[in-house]
Amino acid sequence: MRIQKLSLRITNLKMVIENRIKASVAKAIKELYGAEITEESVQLQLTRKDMKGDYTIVVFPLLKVSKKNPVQTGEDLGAYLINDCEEVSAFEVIKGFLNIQLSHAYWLELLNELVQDVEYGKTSATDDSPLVMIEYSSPNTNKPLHLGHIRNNLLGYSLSRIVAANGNNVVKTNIVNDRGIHICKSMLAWQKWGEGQTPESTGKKGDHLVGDFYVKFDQEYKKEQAELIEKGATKEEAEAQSPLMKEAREMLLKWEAHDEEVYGLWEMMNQWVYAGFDETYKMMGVDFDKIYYESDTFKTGRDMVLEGLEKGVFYRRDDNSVWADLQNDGLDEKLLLRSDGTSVYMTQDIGTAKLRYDDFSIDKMVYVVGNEQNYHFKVLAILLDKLGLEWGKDLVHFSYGMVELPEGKMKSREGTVVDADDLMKDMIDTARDMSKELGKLEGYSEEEAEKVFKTIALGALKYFILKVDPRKNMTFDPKESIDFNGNTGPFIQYTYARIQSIGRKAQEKGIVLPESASKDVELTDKEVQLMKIISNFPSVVAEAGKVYSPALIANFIYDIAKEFNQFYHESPIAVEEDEAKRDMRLVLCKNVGTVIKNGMWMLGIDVPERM
RNA sequence: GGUUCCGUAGCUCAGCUGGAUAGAGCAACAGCCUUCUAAGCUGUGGGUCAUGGGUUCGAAUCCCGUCGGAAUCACCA
Repeated sequence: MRIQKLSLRITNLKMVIENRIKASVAKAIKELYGAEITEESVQLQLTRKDMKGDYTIVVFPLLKVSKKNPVQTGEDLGAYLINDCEEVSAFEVIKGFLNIQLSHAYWLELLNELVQDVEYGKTSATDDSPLVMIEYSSPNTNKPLHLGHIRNNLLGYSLSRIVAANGNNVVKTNIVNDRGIHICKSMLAWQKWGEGQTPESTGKKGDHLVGDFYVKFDQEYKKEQAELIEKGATKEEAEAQSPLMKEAREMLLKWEAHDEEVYGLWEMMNQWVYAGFDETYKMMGVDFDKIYYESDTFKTGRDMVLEGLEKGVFYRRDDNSVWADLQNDGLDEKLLLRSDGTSVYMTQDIGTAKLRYDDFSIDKMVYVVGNEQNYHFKVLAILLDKLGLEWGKDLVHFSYGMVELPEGKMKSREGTVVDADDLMKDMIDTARDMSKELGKLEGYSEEEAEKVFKTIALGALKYFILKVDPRKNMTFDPKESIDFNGNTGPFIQYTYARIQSIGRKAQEKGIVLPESASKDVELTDKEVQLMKIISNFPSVVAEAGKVYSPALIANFIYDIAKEFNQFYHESPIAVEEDEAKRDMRLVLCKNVGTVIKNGMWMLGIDVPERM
C-alpha cells in the first residue's frame, strides 16, 4: 500500500514539472502575444539524446499567434520560462525547437525520491482493481511445444506481468485442446505400432513420445495413400477411402461415446503429455492460475449454441447443422454445430468463455493467440455478444505474428519445427560454455553456477523473442545461435550484475551505501541523461500496458543498460574520491538496478547477482 | 477475388499519438583490461525508409494508388 502511494507520488513529480512548464508557456503566450492557448496544446517532449537539453518545446505551432519567426519565438519563450519556472536553468533555440535544461537540484530530488522504492514502476492492485484474465499457451496434446509456442508463452506471461504492474488483478489461464481427430491419430498409431511403449520404458518425455506417434500416423497414412494411388485410385478417392483415417474417425466417435478402452487410452496418453508440458513450462518459467480443458468445455459450448438457437439468435439448416448469420455485421455465415451434432472449434471457445465468466468476475478478457486467427476472434466477439454476454464485444485478441525460419514457415511434417525443449537445452549449453570460457563465477558451487547458466540462457531466448514488436512476424535462424552480446538479454543481465558488483565492492571497502544524494552535486550530462530515462519508466510501463507490448519494456531497458555502461566507463563510482559525488553515483546505480530488475521482471526474465 | 497485416543498412530489429542530421545490435575493420565485471566501451564504413502521388510549416510515421510478401475467408483445430 505504502509502495503504491510512493509510486504515484513519483509519477506526479515528473507530471508536476511537465504541467508547470506547459502552464508557463501558455502564460507566456498570453503575456507576450496576447493570445489564449490551452496547456494541453503545448508540445512538450523529452529532448533527443544527441541534443543539449532535457525537455523540448516545439514552437512551430505557436507561430500563428506569435507572428514572429521560429527562432525569435523560441528566444522569447525561453527568456520567459527561465524567469517564471524555477526548475528551468538554461535554454537554447535550435531551428524551431526550444530546448530547456532543468536544474541539477530538480534531477537530484527526483533521484532521491525514487531510491526508496524497490517496486518503482509497478503499481500494486487492490481488491477493487479490475480483474484481467489472460489466456495463453493453448497447446494441442498431440505434439510437443515448439518455437511458435515459445513466443506465445513468453508473450502471454510477460503481458500478465505488465498488466499486473499497471495495477490490475490478473488470472493466467490456459485452454488445452485435448480432444479431436488429431489426438485420435496419435492414439491409433500407438495402438497399432506402439508395442506398449511408455515414457518410462523409452526414457522419452511424454509429449515427445506422443508426438512421435502422431508423426508415425502421418507417415503410414502417406504410405497407404501412395499404395492406393498406385492401384489406380485418384487422390480424392484415396483420401476418401483411407482405412487409417476411417479408423481414426471411428475412434473419435468411440471417445465421444465414452468407450472404456478408448477413453482409458486417451487419459493415459494425455497424462504423459501433461507431464512433459509441465517440465517445459517449468523450464520456460511460465505458469497458470487456472487451466481449462476442451474436453470439459465443449459440451457447455454446445448447450450455449442450442440455447441461442431457441432464442432465435442462430438457425438450423435442413441438414441439421446450426449456423450464425453474421452478414449484418459485415461477415459471413459461420458454422457452430455440424450436421451430426458435434461441435467445432468455435463452439468450444464459446463454452470456455462461459465457464470462465462463471468462475471469475472478469472485467477484461485477453486472448494471446496468433494472428492467423484474427477472423476467429472477430467472430467470437460478435457471437458472445449475441448470446447476451456483455463482455464479449470487448474481448481483446492479442494477435501476434508468426515465427518463421529463413526458408519460411515451420512445418512439422517436414521436420523443420524448432523444438522448445531442444532449443532451451542448447541455449543452456552455450551459456555454460561461454561462462566457463570467461572464467566467471569462481567460488560458486556447481548448483549455483547451473542456476546462473539457466538464467542467462533463458534471458537470451526470452529477450530475443520479446524485444520485437509482437504484431510482426519474426525470423529465427536455427543455424545461427542466439547472441549473448549486444542488444540481448545477457547484456542487460550483465549490466545488472555489474551494478550489484559495484555495490558489493563498495561495501567491502567499508562504504555505507547512501540513502540519498546531496542536492548540490554537479552532474555530468550522462548522469542527467540516466535520470531522465529513469524518470520515464512509469510512462513506458503505462504505455506497454495500454498497447500490450512487452517490446516497449525490452527496448527501454536496453536503452538504460546501454547508457549505464557508457556512464560506467567514463565515471568512477565507488572509487570516486569526492564523497558527495561518490554517494550520488551509488544512489544512481541503485536506481538503475531497480529499473532493470523491475523491467526484466515484466518480461519474465530473472537477473543474476553475478555472472 | 474480399478482408487484415507487413515492406527501414548485407542480416536481425528500434523509431511513441506527424517534428531536428532515420537509430541499435550482428557481421567487417581499427583501438581500449597492473584501476569499481572486456557478456563491456570507443571509432570507421554501410540508407532513394518498396514505389508514385496527396495532406502540411514539417511525413519512415497520416490518406490514396501501384508493386512485393504473409495470414485468413472450412461440417480442420
